[in-house]
Amino acid sequence: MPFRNSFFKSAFSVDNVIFGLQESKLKVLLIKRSEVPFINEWALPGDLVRTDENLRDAPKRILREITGLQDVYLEQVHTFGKVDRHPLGRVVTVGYYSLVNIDNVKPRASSIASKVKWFNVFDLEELPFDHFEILKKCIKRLQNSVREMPIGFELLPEKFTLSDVQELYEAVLHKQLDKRNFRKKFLSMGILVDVKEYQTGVAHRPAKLYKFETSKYEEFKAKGFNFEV
Amino acid sequence: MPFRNSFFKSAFSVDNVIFGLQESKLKVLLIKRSEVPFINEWALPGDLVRTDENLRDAPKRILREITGLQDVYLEQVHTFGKVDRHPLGRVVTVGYYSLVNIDNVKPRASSIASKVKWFNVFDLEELPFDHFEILKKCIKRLQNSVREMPIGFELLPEKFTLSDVQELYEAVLHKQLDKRNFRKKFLSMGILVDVKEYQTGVAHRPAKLYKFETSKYEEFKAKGFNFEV
DNA sequence: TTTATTTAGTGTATAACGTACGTTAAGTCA
DNA sequence: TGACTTAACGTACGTTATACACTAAATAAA
Repeated sequence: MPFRNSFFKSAFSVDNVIFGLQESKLKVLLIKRSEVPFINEWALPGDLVRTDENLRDAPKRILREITGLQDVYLEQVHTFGKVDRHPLGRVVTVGYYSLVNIDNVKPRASSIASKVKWFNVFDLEELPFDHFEILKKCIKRLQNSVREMPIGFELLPEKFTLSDVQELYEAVLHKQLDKRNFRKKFLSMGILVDVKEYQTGVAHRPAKLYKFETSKYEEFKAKGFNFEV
Repeated sequence: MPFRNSFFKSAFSVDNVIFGLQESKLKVLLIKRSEVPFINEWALPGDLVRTDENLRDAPKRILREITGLQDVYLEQVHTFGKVDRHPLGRVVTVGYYSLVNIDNVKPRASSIASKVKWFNVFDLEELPFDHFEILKKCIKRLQNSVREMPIGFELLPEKFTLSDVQELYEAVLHKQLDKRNFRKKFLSMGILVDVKEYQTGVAHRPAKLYKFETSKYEEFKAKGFNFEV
């Protein structure tokens, strides 16, 4: 029962926007809250930061608890600190987003959530607390990030087609892209390696499979890039 | 005497990187600390957030206290929360930066600072706490921001020359820019108005003075832009 | 009054990049 | 074998980025 008033001299928490990709749609993992306030409502997974815990370790702990994953992409986005943002007292919260490969996630109940479930990001219209605002900031940040560096591959399987990458970008940016221009621009970065394999079992011409060339990828991450699409 | 241990169940603070422009150099306003720890050292101005104070109001309060300014450009950058970042206990701090016109600032002593002084941003090499890291993040954010939207004019007087703007960009980005290309690109945005006046009292051909067209400026701010220089 | 000094202000040619767009190839399924 | 589905590919055009050097207008000094 962490929501005693005594906690609220000046408590801080983290909230975690966990993005995934499924059926060419950008998804976010929400939890069904098992505590007041907003008990039984779908909300962002979050928790108070422990006094002996580095801030950045808090979202990692939450990720591990509800997805079983470690070492995923994690980025701090913004800190929300209106006096009245939490109905039970003063809680400043730090918003993070993560990118996970949805196939690796076995969503599971935990101390902070009775259920967890993937939702279409662009279908959501409201969330408890200021979680919708947090979500919007995280979407915007993710959209800016994919234009500036080759992140987002965390959302894909190890081997993927160029169409998978384009669908990823279309899902994140929430708009259609031109196929030839996308492929031209993306391949010219040189961060993909043709693994000389092809899709199987598809009812059409099979696509080439690619994987990342990690070294180039890190190089790009370090110096950034400009990928306007 | 705010640094009693009892504060450190989970205290949060803000630290403020206040940028200014002087003699074509990007400056940051530091305070001489009047309290332990690091008493008498130059550090970022910051303070604990009050329990009845919206997070964003804390850096505004600090700005007002040490510069007398209100309504200046203010942007949240990053939150720093390593367990051991503050030697006296657990303090999570939120880093903000502001842009101020240095001529309007009358730096003054206050409860949090015995002295305040402008320093060359790119000459600093270390600061107490993790303040140097906070400063670096704020510089990077400012540099990204001037490439994406026409901010930074807060650092200039009301009427200014195109060379002033270029010097501003050179100071922020810390590199030389091509004069003709800069002017061409900047003017083509259409956010400047020729006020039909000229510099006076300069020992060379006097430059045209400009001011901002606020409406266009807001339009750009809203939709963002791409100003690679 | 002339000359030196300083900064303002301007244009063009070339390369790089973004954009728009239609057809053939290689599989599966009925 | 014909219908269907998605993969793969190239070009012409317009826009933007880049590199670069001289004349103009003021003051200061001789």
